[in-house]
Amino acid sequence: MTSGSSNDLEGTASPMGFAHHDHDTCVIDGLAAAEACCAKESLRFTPVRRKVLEILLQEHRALGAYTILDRLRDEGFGSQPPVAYRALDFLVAHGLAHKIERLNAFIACAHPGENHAPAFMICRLCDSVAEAHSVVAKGALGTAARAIGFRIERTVVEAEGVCPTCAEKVPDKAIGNASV
Amino acid sequence: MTSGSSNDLEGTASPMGFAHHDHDTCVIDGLAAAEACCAKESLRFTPVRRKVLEILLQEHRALGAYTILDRLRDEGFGSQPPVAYRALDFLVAHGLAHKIERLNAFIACAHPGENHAPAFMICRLCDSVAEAHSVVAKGALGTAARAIGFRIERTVVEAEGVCPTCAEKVPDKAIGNASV
DNA sequence: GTTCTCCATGTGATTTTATAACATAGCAGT
DNA sequence: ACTGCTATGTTATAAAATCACATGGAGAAC
Repeated sequence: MTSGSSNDLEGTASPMGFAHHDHDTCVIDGLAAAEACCAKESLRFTPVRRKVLEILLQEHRALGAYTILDRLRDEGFGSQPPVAYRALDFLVAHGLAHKIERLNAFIACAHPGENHAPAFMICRLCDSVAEAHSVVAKGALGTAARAIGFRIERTVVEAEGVCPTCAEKVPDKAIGNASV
Repeated sequence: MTSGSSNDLEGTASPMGFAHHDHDTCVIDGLAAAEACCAKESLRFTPVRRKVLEILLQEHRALGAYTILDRLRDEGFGSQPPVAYRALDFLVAHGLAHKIERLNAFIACAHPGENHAPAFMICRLCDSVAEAHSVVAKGALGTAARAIGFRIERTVVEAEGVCPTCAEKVPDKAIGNASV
């Protein structure tokens, strides 16, 4: 990810979370993609799972399992933690949603169906999250991993900071800076 | 995998966790570096903080806060969660330790004093963790972030997989593959 | 169509991880 | 010694995740 391949992200990674877009479309498309994906792999896209994905799609933010659980209860589904966790596990396992480890929270996948290693930008002020493709395996970490024979199976790549929208609203001082 | 059980892989410079090395030195050096670092910045490297760092240095694994807490109790320190969390917060804040978000656990920093954005390789079989430098901010994610005006303040980069030592012990089939 | 099996869901209880809130104690500067 | 700041100790509670077991529903086998 260092030098050479630096625009692997740019084309696809329209920063959904921070950009203006038609949100209804975004939910509908997401559900449709999930349905297609499940049909293709003979997975059961049940009501709870569908509802959880819908809840996630309604935001470009990560939601905690208990927030989701509250909304499930409002919709008449079971109200115990396993209900939410099981649906989330399913969605995550099949690439329809991702867990943001830094937040212990979940977000709908922005590129369902594509086999990808996601990377995220998390705004600490407004909590919005944008998904991009990561190419860690090709970057410095991948190089180090190959050099010593470590076999990478999954990656967690999360950048925390301030999104462009919030950066505008807040005096520079309040933002601090960090250039990692 | 406590102090003794490192593997005999050839050490490239960075991936400490999987490389063969003199472990005592590693603890002593770590504490010395921390001391130097705290002295330089006028920070108080108190007994609890020192002990927690020592506990972490004794392993190249991430330890949960409650595991650390148990050991603190054995050493006669306070035994309530805040005791461990406060020491850990201090160490993390000053770059002497890192939190592995994927595991909700903590590990001693392998490059204390250097201002760095750490990246980790986590073996899911033996739980050992190696630290490398990450350059996310300069890589593809950094490029994308700059392109849209997202200001990265902190990064989480964690690769989960199988370390070289475990890969040797386990039939390939059981390992699976992933090439992210 | 009935039965069987598998998987999904519902529910109660528990475990693990983390913080809030407040009291006590130690050091640093005056 | 007084004062202000930081660190520690302790009780209690919140937040996140899992366990264990009962119920139910869809599809395959008969």
